[in-house]
Parts: sequence; C-alpha cells; structure tokens
Amino acid sequence: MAQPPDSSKPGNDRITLTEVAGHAGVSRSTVSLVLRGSPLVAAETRERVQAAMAALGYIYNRGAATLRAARTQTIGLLVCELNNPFYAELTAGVDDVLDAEGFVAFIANTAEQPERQERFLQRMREHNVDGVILCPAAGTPYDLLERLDRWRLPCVQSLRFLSDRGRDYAGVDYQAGVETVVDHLVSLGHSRIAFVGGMLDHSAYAARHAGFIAAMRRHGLADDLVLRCPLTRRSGAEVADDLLHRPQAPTAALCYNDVVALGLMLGLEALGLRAGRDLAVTGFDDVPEAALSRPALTTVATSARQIGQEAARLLLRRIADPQGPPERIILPSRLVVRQSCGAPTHSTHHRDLS
Amino acid sequence: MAQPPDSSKPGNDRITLTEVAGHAGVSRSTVSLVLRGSPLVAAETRERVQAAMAALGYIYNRGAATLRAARTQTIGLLVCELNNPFYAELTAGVDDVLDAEGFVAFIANTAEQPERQERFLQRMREHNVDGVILCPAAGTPYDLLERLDRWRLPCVQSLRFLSDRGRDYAGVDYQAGVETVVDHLVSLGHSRIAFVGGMLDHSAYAARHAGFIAAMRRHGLADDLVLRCPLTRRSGAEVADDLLHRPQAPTAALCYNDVVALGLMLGLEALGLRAGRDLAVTGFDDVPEAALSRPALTTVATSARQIGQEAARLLLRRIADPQGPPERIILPSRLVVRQSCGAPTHSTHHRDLS
DNA sequence: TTGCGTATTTGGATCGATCCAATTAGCTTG
DNA sequence: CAAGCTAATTGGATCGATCCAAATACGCAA
Repeated sequence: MAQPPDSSKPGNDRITLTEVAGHAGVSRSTVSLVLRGSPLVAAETRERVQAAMAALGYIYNRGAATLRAARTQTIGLLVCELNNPFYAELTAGVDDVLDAEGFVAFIANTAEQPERQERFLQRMREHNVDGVILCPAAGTPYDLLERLDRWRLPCVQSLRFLSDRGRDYAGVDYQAGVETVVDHLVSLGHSRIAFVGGMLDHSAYAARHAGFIAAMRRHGLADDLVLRCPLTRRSGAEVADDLLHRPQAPTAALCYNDVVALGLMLGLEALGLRAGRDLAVTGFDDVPEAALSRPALTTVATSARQIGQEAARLLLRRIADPQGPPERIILPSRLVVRQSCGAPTHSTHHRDLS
Repeated sequence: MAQPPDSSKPGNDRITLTEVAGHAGVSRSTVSLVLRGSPLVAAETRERVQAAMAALGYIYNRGAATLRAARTQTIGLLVCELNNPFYAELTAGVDDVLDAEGFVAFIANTAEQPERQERFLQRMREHNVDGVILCPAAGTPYDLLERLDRWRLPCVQSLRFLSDRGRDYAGVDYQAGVETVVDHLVSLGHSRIAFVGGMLDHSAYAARHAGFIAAMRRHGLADDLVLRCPLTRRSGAEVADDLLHRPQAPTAALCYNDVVALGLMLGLEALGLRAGRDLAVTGFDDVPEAALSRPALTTVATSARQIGQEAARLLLRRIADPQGPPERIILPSRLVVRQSCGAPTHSTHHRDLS
C-alpha cells in the first residue's frame, strides 16, 4: 500500500543486443550474426557471445527484428468451429509442425462468420504474420483469395476452399469417401439411399454431395433423396421421422458427418426402431464416439491431425518460396464398417477403442 | 520463367503512417494520435486522417508500435492436450473474450511435456506477449511461477495450478463435484465405491481425489479403493476385470473423467456385464458422447467455454493492472444423472441431445 | 616487403511506430 | 491590445533489432 509502483515499469530491465555485445567485447553486428546463426562468425567468438547471452539472460526481441527484416516466424490459423473436436485435432497437427520449425500460430475461431473472419485477417496483417491457414467460413466472399494475393499474404486453404485452382490446399477426398460408402451400401443390397445433413454451402458440402450423385448414377439409382439439415445431433434426430414416413422411404441414410448420424440413430431409437436393422445409417469423420455408440457407427475415417500437419508444411514451403508451384494435398479416407449399416460382423466384443 | 522476381520483394509497398500523414496534410504525430483514439485531435482532422487511411489501404504495423510502446495486444495460450475436446472448448471461450477486446492469442499444445511448455514460453517472451494463460503440464517444475514473476509476465492459471496462493486462477470446483457424485452414489445405497483413473500428478487430480476421500470419510466409508490408470478409453476398459475380481469388489466406480468411464463401460460389456446393473459407473466432464452411450453416462458437467472466458477476462484485468489483488474464479459443476449409475429414470426416450 | 584474397568484424543508417517537450492557433478577459 | 489559457498540432529522439558497405586481420605467394 505504501510501496512506490515505480519499480514496476514494464520492460525497463530487458537486456538488449547492445548489452550482450558489451559483455562479450564485440559489436552489436556480430551478436546479431550469432543470433541468426551466420557462418561468417568465428567459432570462438560465437561461443563467447552465446555465453554472454546466457549470463545476462538475453531474450531475443522478435518485434524489433521484424521491423527491419521481413519475417516474423508467425502464422495465423483460422478455423470455422474450434469447438468441433475435428478442428481441435487439426490445430494440434498444425502446432506439431510449427513447433519443430520455430514458428508459432495465432488461433482464431471464426464460428462460420465471415465478418469475424475478416476482422481476424486484418488483425493478422497488423501483426505481420508470414502467412495463414484458412478453413473459409461459409459465406466467405469470393474475392477474398484475390485480396490475399494483393496483400501478398501467403495462404493455404484447408478442409474447404473457395477455389483451389492454382492455390495451395490440404484436405480430404470427400467425394471418394462418400462414393465408397454408397458402393458399400449398394453391395449390401440397398437401392433407396438418402443423403442426410449439411446446411451451409461450401466446398466440403459440394464434394460430398457430388460423391453421392456420382455413385448413385453409376449404379443407376435415383439420386434425388437429399435432406439438408444443420449439423447437430438434435436435427439428426428430428430428421428420422420425416425420413421414414415418405412414400418411397429409403432403406439407408448416408449422413454428412458422424454427429448427424449419431443423432439420427437416437431419433430411430425414439421411434422404437434400430439402425442397422430398420434403416442402415452411416456417418463421416470417425469421431471417437462413433466406435462407442450402439450400434457402432459405420463411417469414414479422415485423419485430422495429419491434415493439419500437411497444411502447415505447405504454408511453410509457400512462405519460403512465394513463387513456387501451388500444391494440393488430398489425403485418402478410409471406410470403417461397423454395425449401423447392417453389415454382418463377427462379434460385438471386438470393438475398436481409442 | 523469364520474368524478373524483383517485384515480389516482400512488404516493399506497405503504406506507412508518414504516407498517410502526407495524404491527409498533417504530421506523423497527429496520425498516430488518431490511431490511438486520442481525444486531443479535432473531430474534423480525425475524419480527414481516417479518410486518408481508408483511401491508401493503411495497415497498422503493430510490430513497430511495440518497439516503442509497452503492449502488443497479444497473449499466449498453453494447453496440455489440445486434442481433448474439453480444451478445444476452453480455447473457443478464450477467443470469444479476446476478440471483443482486440487481442489475439498464440496457441500451443504442450502435450503434457514440460520441456515443450518451456520452449513455448521462451518463444512467447520473444514475441513480447502481454501475458499467458497456462494449464500447467504435469511435471512442471515448481519454480516456474516465480520465474514468470521475475520475467514480469502476467499469468493466469486455468484448470490446474502449481500454486494458487496469491495468484490468478480460473477453474472448476473439482472437489465439490466429486463429493456430489459420492453423495449421490451413497444415497443409492452404495458403500463400496472405487475411484478410477488419472495417472499424472497435478492439482486437478489432487482436487478430485481429495473430494473422494473427504466424502467417503464423511459417510464413514472406506476410502482406499483407488485405481490409477491413464486417461484413455482402452485403459478404462482394461480396468474392469481387475475391479470386479478383487476380494471386496466395489459396487460403484467413480471415474476420473468421461473418457475413462466410457471405456470402463465397454470393458464391462465385454465381460457380459452392464453398467448401472452390475456396477454403477460415473464420469466427469459431460462430454457430448456421455449422453449418447448406452447406458447413458451419469457425470458432472463443467462449462469449459465459460472457464476459458473467465480466464481471458482475468488475464486482461491483470495486464491492465499488474498490481491489483489476485483473483480466483471457481465455477461450480453440476451433477447430471443418467442411467449408468443405476438410478431410476423415467424413460429412455428423454435423452438430452446437443 | 608488397599485394591480394579470404575470413571476420564493425559502425551508421534504417525499419515504422510512440513519446515528449515545444509550438502554434484560437479565444477570453482584464 | 497584451496577457493568459486551452485546444490542437508538430518535429526530433527513441525503441532494438537488421542491412550493407567498408574496415580490419590474417595468411600466403610474388
């Protein structure tokens, strides 16, 4: 209460490069070279400088460096729904790669709101990030990519894209994944298959829908049973009744993702029905709970963490070489057959655990 | 191939404050004042400057500002397992509050590795963050907090703490939560209750364990049935057999968190047993899948997002006033009774959905 | 000894903002 | 009308690093 708050002036005691230089008996410039690992400086000098840095507790001031140099070793990561475990896993993958390269990421949850996304991008520019990884929010204006170009801000799109022509992208082959599911359902004897879920328009929806259409046509089946609904358990459950009480009720429901599929299964149960017996149900993503539900959910596994890693690698490459050829990395997905599609399985005791 | 790459020099075309000043016909200093919303500048001038900024597409260079001013409007967020949906939700909460205040967060996944945590903290210092939110990795050396003090780096601990004496903290009342569960189990007639799960030592484990001990003693029951195991579904499942084949087998298992509880239920099933009938099982966290399992899991709901918001609010307050009194925010938890503890419930059709 | 190439080190200018003391403009008021 | 006051604006120094051209040291051949 009586102590003067003078001593708390922020940052007044920070060691600078000049002080390190004084302590080591060399010039500022030499210390700077050591800092950046230049081969120009003699081994003996380097050691002396490093000792001085350690002795004084020197902390590199990246902000000061940024003012003169071009790079900040910093990127922005914009995801559309951070609370979705899938994106959390992706973020962890990004972090894996960045950590190894000495980069750090600003995180932002755009919550599917383009204006929030826009605000965050401006903020990233103010902070001078070297680039961004972007999962574009639904409704993102189409000129965003050109604006990023004009800003000279390297960008890797992930999971979704506004346009991937001539641009870096890391994602999953949604279309092939959905086609595999259709093929599997058809092989089990289904011909009336519904595509369920997905409300917002973006490339990830378009790709899955295209996969559905393509596979159904390939098998000569009707491809017009498409029910759009929000990606929540609740709406998945609500769709059950609607689905079964139409003139030509489907015998299988291929859901946009696991969340909707799990909801649909609950909805069936509430009607006294059972997935896999009364209606084949499949999901997409292979979230942990998919293995856990009863019946366990047939779904498509996508490796979120790996996608994050690839996206980060692509961005670092793009930052290092802005002129290089664009790359698209499309990871395969994998069909995981469980009980919800009614396929014969061997034993309920051999469930996969995490 | 033949075009000169000269035009791609990064950042050579960035508009500076001086150029804005020229365009608006005022001095650098005035523009700077406008930028910081100073009341000193006349309304007419302010508008002229703002128009100039808009016309030229000026982007504030926070790095340059940081060099002179104290603040970066930047914080670090260190979580111990980002892939856990709980932490993802927390991160989203932090982002909510920061976004509103114009701050951004660096994210890092320490993956429970103290050395990774340390590396990241150094990096944060280099980037001159105004403060950090820390969920300390298990095994963090106890002097970390004092070092943070010495560095004058404001820190809010969240979910776990090394020490909360005289320090800011935002978390959940784990102890009370566990006690509520014990009370509930006892009210259902259980007296042999096991505490299952948790391998690493940190405050979040200690608090839950203390809650177990306290409540069991209060009821005059034996408190020595404690099984430690990693927090995965698999180890939860593996524990089932061990649990039931001991001399005085428990009739209830209070699990460290939902993941272990869900695993344990699968383990029971593999033995031909059923949670809620052969063994009461409870969890902690109320992750989405808890409502979804069969039987649905009795658990304790903690509001991750809200904790993130509170942690961010605390940190912003601390940054604004480094000398202010420390605050501890302990959010209550809420018992959610479902079927896995064998309590009578009304109908299986009234399941909560997300 | 001189000249020259290579290896190492250095000082001054610079990046783009903020801080601060000083200046100018515009009004009152005695 | 000069003095005094407030409101608004300004230029120079500064933060802590990097860049770059120039200086220095050293070894070796002519």
